[in-house]
Amino acid sequence: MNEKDTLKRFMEHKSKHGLKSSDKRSFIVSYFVKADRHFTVEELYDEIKRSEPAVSYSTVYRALKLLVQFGLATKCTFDESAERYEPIHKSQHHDHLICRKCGRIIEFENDKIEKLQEEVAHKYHFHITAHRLQ
Amino acid sequence: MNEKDTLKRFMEHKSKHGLKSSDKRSFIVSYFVKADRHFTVEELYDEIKRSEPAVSYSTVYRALKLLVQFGLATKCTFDESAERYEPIHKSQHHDHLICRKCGRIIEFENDKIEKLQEEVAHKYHFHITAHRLQ
DNA sequence: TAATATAATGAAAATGAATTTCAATTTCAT
DNA sequence: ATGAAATTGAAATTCATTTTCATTATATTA
Repeated sequence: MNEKDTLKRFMEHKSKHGLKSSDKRSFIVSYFVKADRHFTVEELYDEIKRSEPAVSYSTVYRALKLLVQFGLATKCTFDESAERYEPIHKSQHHDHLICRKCGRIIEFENDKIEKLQEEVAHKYHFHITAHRLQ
Repeated sequence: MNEKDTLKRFMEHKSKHGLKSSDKRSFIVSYFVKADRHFTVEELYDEIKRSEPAVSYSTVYRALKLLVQFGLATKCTFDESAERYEPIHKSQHHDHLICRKCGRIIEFENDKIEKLQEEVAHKYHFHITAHRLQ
């Protein structure tokens, strides 16, 4: 999984849902997908605005919402003050360390933890469809 | 840690902050702390309302906010649709399994996962002050 | 006990993020 | 080129949460 794949999958979903192309949306989506960051809507809007001034908040919201609907981005509630979004390319499973002082976000993967999670889920007859470890 | 301890700690924080007593707040706090559930504000309000009709939404909000401030309750974002609150008695550390179909919430503890979390944190020079595994 | 100060309360207003509306514009299959 | 349908921006709306403010309750002190 990489940026290209994610963009390709966006296009596929787009056609499947009968959506039309749009320069603004494309710009937003590719900017978001390419950036290696966890954006708030506002941050993304502000950055987009610099190179593509004629873009509205609504459109940024709509683009992010589509990405989430298509399973190409996830919404992360790191702290109650701000919802952030991250593209899902790179890896299917990763967890986050969030610094309370500076807000820095580290992504990590740990197979042992994953495995233990599965064991716990199995013990309670759950099937994991999504998880979050912060 | 049990309900009694949590209530006692609430009283301590109350005095420390120069707050006065209030029947309504006491009722809300003890109802919340005694119940073995993850409440939304609305659910808590509705239940309280049955036995204590002269209680307003604001007061329920304010009571929950104090509990969180005092470290006696935590806000859990299980799914984006509803914020839930849980009292922290019982155990310091526990994680959640949330059923996507029926909303049932299972609490579990797993020492091995805790330990692995610590190891990951240490590796990145983080000190864990709070964590969430869902 | 009365007076005083300050916290708690409820109802209504305010806030703020997210969503929706709607008229105008753009896309795209024909 | 035409027309149906999607996209857009700006403004309006929604909805949970917070704040305001006048009133009431609590607690300390005279």
